Amino acid sequence: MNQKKEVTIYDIARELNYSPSTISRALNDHKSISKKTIKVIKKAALEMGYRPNSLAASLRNNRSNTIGILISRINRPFMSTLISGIEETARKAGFNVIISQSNDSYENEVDNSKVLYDSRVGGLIVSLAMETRNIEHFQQFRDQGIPIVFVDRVPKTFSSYKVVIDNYTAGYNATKHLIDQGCRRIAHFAGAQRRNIYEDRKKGYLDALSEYGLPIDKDLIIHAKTLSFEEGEKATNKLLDLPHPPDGIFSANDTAAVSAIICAKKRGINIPEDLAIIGFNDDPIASIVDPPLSTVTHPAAKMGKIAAQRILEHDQKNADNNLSEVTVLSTEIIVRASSKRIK
Amino acid sequence: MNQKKEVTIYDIARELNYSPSTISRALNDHKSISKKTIKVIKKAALEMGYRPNSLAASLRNNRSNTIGILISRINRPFMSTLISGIEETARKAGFNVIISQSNDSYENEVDNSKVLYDSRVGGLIVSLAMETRNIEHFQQFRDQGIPIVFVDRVPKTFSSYKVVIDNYTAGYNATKHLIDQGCRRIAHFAGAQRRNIYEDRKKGYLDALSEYGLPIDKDLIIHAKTLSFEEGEKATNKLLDLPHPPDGIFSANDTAAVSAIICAKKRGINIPEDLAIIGFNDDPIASIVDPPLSTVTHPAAKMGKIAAQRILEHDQKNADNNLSEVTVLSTEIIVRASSKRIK
DNA sequence: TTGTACGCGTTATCAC
DNA sequence: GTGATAACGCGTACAA
Repeated sequence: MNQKKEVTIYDIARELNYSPSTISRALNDHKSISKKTIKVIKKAALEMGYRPNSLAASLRNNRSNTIGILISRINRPFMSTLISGIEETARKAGFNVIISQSNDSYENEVDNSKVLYDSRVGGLIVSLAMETRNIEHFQQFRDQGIPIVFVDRVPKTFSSYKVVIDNYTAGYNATKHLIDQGCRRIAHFAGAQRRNIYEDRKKGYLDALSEYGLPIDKDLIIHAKTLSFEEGEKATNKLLDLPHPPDGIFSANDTAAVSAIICAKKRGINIPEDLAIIGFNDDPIASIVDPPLSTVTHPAAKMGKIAAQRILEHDQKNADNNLSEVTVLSTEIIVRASSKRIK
Repeated sequence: MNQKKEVTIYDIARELNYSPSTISRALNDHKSISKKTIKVIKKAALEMGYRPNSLAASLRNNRSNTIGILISRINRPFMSTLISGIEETARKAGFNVIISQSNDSYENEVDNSKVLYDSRVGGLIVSLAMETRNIEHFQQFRDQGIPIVFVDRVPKTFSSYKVVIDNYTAGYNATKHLIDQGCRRIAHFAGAQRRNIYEDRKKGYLDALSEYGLPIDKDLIIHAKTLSFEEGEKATNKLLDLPHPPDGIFSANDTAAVSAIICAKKRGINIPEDLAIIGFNDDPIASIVDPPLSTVTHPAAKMGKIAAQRILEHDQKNADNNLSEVTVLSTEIIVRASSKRIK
């Protein structure tokens, strides 16, 4: 435990016969310090092995160069890519990124938001837990002028920054694509309707059917809790056991869509001839499964980048914290063999 | 910008006619404060909307409840699961987790290590960048008694905590498995030999061949930089173009192994009859590809949990920071259809 | 251009 | 069981 004593600006001040404030200013490139002095001081700092203490600076400034992330789970392709985008953008600006996962539990989300607040994060990026209804726990950040960016799974009522995709249009287009391929009985794997993303995708699906004069059959709409592989398998079996099974499936995520492909294949169903399938997210598994899965892009890295930028900009704009600024990104359908009937 | 004033222990002290020290002690359940006083103070703190400032506490204590993570990339199945394991364990103990990715660049790794140091992390968890040779940038942490845990991609010489799998045995067993299936010309997709994990896997491969009296053919060993999908494809084509193509491939990761399956299938090769394939990591794509890929487990979540525990324990043990403590986890072969020749 | 002095919010030490 | 005081390292208003 023989820790070397840390070098502070006081040590440099003593060494160079300057005052600590001059050192502080020089290290921060303050305009009132001469270029020459700055050079001398920075050189000495380097030689003496000085390392700034961000903790002290943050305390003093009452804001830290840290972005807190509050998401459901890290180890999902969309989420880890989102985080990656946030981290890259934040780091370039000298910001740290603290992550926390709620595992889709409301309680965890509240607890984690407290810890992040206590760490005095300079901004917060959130994708809501499946369970979350009440969003009062974010008020504390707003009270302190700490910017919040909701990404993907956003609340309907809380005014703040939001970065989303156009889930309605995506759902509409995915369904329309299946219709274009000749599907007439299209099923939908829907996610928890509490979250906007799944609700909007379903709306798009319903409207596309209506628009093309196709009946809406409740038996063909399966609500899944998490759209897991197992749920997808179960749903597929249920659909295929129907007297009139569907000839197309639009799944609100790729995991369930892939399980549908595998499950249907096992039962001897030809894809896409008997059953065309399209997913959502463009996860890596989508292009690996056989036949490759058609899907809808979900620009995770871009969303992460924008979310981080919102927070970085917020300082400069010294913006009003009560306005809602929503960024809507567009998505694209990727047509692969799982739905390509017409060559 | 009308930020509410934050409530501090001074405010509570004034309100209750106690001294700030008593408030501080009460909030930390100090033994010398009566149960009753603690209760009163905590109640008041809650009512007044007090939130502790971890920044101030960390500054004062000269150590923060934060674990820094330094890895190559977040959005890989192994890495995101590793982080998830770290985060869960850390959070239970009240620790935050800061992430930073090097993108396998040495320069980024050095820069990030500095930023994490400046943030006065209480511990560091590292998986080395591909490029990294020199590891001097970790010395600063050791000098300050800050524990470092290297995970998976570890340095050979730096003494500290390490959490790894037995890559040699895994490589040996994977190769032996192919031999058991009747393979006699087994190729190997090897990763960058600078990193222990790939070096050891290759050694296991070589020793298994030798042990079973199989010749080592340099044409069958392909060194890839990143073992990407594209590299795997290229390598597979190269192998299949040989006068005597291999009848088995042991790939040091799943990505390249999956690309081998897809590429070989395209060329009309039967898997596993003509070509048996085994990968490494048990990524989600491994069970999705057709035929499903045999592979070697990589206990990411467990490794993350152990790594975090090492750091959490370190405080209590107030251990010497110069000893090396290596945890080696075992792995298992998962046999799937891509290599199962013998029923 | 540089120095002085104070405070950010907390906790540890010492005293009572 | 509780209070007074200093200190963690830094940044800035004010003074020079």
